[in-house]
Amino acid sequence: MPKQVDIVAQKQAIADAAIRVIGQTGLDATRLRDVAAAAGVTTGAVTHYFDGKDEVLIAALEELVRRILDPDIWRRPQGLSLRDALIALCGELLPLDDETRGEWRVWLAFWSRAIHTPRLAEIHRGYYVRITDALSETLIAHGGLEPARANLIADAIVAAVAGVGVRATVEPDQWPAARQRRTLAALITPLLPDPQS
Amino acid sequence: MPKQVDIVAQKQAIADAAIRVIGQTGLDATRLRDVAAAAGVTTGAVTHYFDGKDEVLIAALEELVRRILDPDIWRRPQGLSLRDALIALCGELLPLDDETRGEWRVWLAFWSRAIHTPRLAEIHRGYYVRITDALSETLIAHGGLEPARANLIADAIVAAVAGVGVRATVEPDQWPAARQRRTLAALITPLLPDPQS
Amino acid sequence: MPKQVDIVAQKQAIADAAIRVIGQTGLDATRLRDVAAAAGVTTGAVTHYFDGKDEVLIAALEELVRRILDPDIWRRPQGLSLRDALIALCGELLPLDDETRGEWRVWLAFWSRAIHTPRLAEIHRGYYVRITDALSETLIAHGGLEPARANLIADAIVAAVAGVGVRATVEPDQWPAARQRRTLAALITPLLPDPQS
Amino acid sequence: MPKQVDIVAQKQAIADAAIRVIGQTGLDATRLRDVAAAAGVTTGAVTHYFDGKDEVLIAALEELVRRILDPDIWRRPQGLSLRDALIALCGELLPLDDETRGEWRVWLAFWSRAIHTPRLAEIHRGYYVRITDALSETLIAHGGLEPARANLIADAIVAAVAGVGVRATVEPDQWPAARQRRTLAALITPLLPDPQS
DNA sequence: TATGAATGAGCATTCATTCAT
DNA sequence: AATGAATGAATGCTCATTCAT
Repeated sequence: MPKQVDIVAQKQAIADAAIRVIGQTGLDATRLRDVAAAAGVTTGAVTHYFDGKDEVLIAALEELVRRILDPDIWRRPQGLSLRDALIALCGELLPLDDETRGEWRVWLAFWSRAIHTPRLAEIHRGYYVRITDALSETLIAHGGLEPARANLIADAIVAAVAGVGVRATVEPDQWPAARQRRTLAALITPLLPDPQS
Repeated sequence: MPKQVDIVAQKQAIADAAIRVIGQTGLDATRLRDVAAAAGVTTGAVTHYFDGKDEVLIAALEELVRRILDPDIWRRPQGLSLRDALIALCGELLPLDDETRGEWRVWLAFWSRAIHTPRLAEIHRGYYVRITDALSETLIAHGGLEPARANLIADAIVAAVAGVGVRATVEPDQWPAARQRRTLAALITPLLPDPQS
Repeated sequence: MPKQVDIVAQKQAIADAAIRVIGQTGLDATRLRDVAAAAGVTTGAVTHYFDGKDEVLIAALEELVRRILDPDIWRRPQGLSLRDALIALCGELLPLDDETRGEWRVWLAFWSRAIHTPRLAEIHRGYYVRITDALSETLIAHGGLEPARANLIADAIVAAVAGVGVRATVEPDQWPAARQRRTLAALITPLLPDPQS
Repeated sequence: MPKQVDIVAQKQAIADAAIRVIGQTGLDATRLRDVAAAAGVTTGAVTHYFDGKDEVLIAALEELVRRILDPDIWRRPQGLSLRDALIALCGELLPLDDETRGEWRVWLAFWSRAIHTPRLAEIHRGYYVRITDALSETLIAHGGLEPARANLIADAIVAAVAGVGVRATVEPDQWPAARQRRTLAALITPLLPDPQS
């Protein structure tokens, strides 16, 4: 009887390892051999589960998206106004600690590759659609905005997070948590309905 | 006497070619021979002017920074309020046409590499310092803002441009010029002093 | 399970091939692909076992030393006086046939490289220390020489072998076996205790 | 009117530079560019005077031979016995100081290349013939040896110098002048007629 | 006569991929 | 299912050589 292996778990373990390695060494310096070592398996095992390097990278990106869309941080905390809830949510997304910084590094790495890799671009697009749609709906439902205005504000919020996140990722020394939060708040606050009124 | 060659011009020609190739194929898919071919020379000539591939990439990034800091677009157009002038300026920076889209692709490519390459990180940092400082000074001088507030607004403006630019670069089909301008304006307008007052 | 391979044997096979190629074409004309071809493998296999060309060359030199220090020729033949035994031993070391000539060619090739490569110099030094020590001990034990005198004679014997070997290697046509033996005997004989006494 | 240049002097200057560079960095690490720089000219000048790298190396070897055959050290000092005169002469040839050590390094470098380069082997051969012939004649004329015996002793002396020189060149730290002289004397003294008798 | 910019063939090296076990 | 030895194509880089000036 062959050894029973949880294929899904193995694939995810390799994807996790890939994210770790990419975050540490960069996407183009990532060797399949290192991913295998980080996952505690051999290169043969990696190519056994994935059809080549590209598939591994795609799996890593999908795993990353899964993490970011983790429902936990998307639940609106009780007792906060919409504006404060959104600022808190966006703050969760910023590269404030080592873990999120690592994920942002991976994210940046995939951006530049997605430009020339349709498959990656598609995953990106799907991710942003989900984010933006969720934001829009919230803004309509709880903020009372018109759909067109909500879409615009959603775009702006996503862009604000991306813009602050990029700078904090490329220059982590210059961008402590406070500066990130302050800058993000300056951008987002005026976009959202005043909770007082 | 040997053939007289303008060394600086040759180096810049190779850097230009490198930018072109990086924009087309991505940074990690860029081969030295392609850069050479794009510059109309051989690989030997490239390594004659630069000590290896890294130096070529550094030169490409520096050339890119030089272009973006080109003084023309930083001159405040006559007859515009500060707010409109800044919005116009930031609009110039966005990837609205093929040329700037190509430059943004290169820019993105360098972001992820700068994370793991100190020399590139240094160039990035220097670039952003100059941008932010110029914005701050303008906001203080023409907008009457206090220094602390000016710095915050400058950070926010730069982040807004980066955020919109990233999305438009990774998903150019989804982000025509109008959507970019609209999103950027939504983010920046509330940050700037009202020209009416 | 993967194919079971005797790693040590493979490394030695490659080192053997390297010695062969160096002897035929010279050290600086030795290309890794030729070594690989001589060993019946591909270049990838060579770099799989050795970290680059330098390591291959070091392994070749070590293998060469191992051969020369092969205990067989160091055993004193029965029934010979010390003087005759040493002359016979030194004769074994000279480039008298094609095989030893090939090894001397490799040995010469490494001399000049050892001058600028500390790792190789170290291997050389270790080899000569062992040779000279073995000779000294023999001269003390079986020849009744004082240690200081024994060391001097050992140095002289090694130098004599080296000197004759070099000429015979560089000008093989001028140095048939008889001339080598005759010259070596002329140098060594007066240094050794007279077996008659 | 074209600039008048002493072609012979220029060629010798380049050959001198080649000897210097080879002694410092080794033969196979010697680049024509470095030779040119050491001679204070450009690479173009080197290839102008010599038809390629091989010619430069040959010129360097010939220059080296010329130096060693420098008549000064071959003149027998007055008041010395033949034995003492030859020991003194051979001592002059050993790598006792930095200058001669550098020349020996070059000499060793050429040995291994001469094995595979007929043109160099020929030069070597010519050099040794001259040395050995000169020694033989001296031994016959001033030592009263028979021609056959004189040839043998000459071979032995040359081999002794080569053997000691090699070891002192490869392991300069282990072979100070005293050890070289002592070993050489041990080898040569018994070969020469006793001046007392 | 002399320059040095440019060439391009040749090298070691890297690494995703394959496959016998 | 998993191994890891072996492959070989592809890359950056070196450097002797060429040649327009």
